[in-house]
Amino acid sequence: MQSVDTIIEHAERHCKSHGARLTPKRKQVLSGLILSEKALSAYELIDFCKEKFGESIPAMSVYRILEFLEEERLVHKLNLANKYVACAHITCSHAHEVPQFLICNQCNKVEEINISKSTMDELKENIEQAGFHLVSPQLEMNCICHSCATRN
Amino acid sequence: MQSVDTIIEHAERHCKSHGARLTPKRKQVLSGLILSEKALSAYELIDFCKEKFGESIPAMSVYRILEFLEEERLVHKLNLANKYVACAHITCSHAHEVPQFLICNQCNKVEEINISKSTMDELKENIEQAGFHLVSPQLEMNCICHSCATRN
DNA sequence: GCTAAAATGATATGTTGTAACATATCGCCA
DNA sequence: TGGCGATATGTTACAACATATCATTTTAGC
Repeated sequence: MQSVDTIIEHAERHCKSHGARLTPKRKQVLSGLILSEKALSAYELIDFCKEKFGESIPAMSVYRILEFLEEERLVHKLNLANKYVACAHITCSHAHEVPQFLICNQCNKVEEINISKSTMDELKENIEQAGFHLVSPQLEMNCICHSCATRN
Repeated sequence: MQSVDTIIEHAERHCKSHGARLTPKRKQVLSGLILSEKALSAYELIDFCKEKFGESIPAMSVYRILEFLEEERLVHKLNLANKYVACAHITCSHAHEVPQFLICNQCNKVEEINISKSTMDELKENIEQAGFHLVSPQLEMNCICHSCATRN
């Protein structure tokens, strides 16, 4: 696990490279999400930041900041859970395949893995046959992680 | 497209076969969802039933009824959209594969198709390798349907 | 018909997210 | 360097989705 500072530094360089600004608030929100090491709802993230940094950010601001971070591909929104998670690949520079998110129902830990091209091609073929076209090529699956599964 | 009555009749037989009751309210909610031919939120379903049957069902009841219908596998909840849709296979009796839902972002039309076992096995293998275990083997994908795609 | 269980109703509230408008901050260039 | 437009953040109100809790009605079985 890399340090938060390293990740933030990468994120800042990434933003600067095309004229976007990773302001202090935005850094704080992103740091919170990285530190939490799991998926948080916007309101959980507010509480986490309040506790961790002692500063209360209004809900509206958090939503706006999350939107910015999503556009910068530093954060992903998990629509299944209505939660947000830091991108697992902020410090890599390579282009990514279709992301697949495994969300633990119990502890909200998230694993971000990649679907192989062949599997994705099969899915896409199914979809086109049904007369639909894929818009958001992101898969989210309800799972239980190993540690939660063995704990119970 | 089969008639609603036929589908409801199947649903009723299915419930009776193991002692569950498809009450008039439950029939009404299921009928509404079938008639609408698309995914509806609980509140949209309330409005639809009010308009179609002239009877207003409280939100709480609709949620309870939807929960019952889900347990009976007559209705699916689409977590991506926070909407509910009638199962496309109420009148078939065969066991079903993993359902895959294609949701049109624009008109909320839903196509329920099946993932082939081989594709699903590939996904499951990825998941187990990441130390997670699949809980809800249902895939939901954000799509756009053919008619919405050509309309614009 | 009586009773326990199941279903439904009513009310309040929790949770997620956005609209609309006000204020503050930043970056540029005259 | 100071003012102006653009960007970012704050504030308030509210919409949409969902559940908790307790009251009432309906049903099935004796």
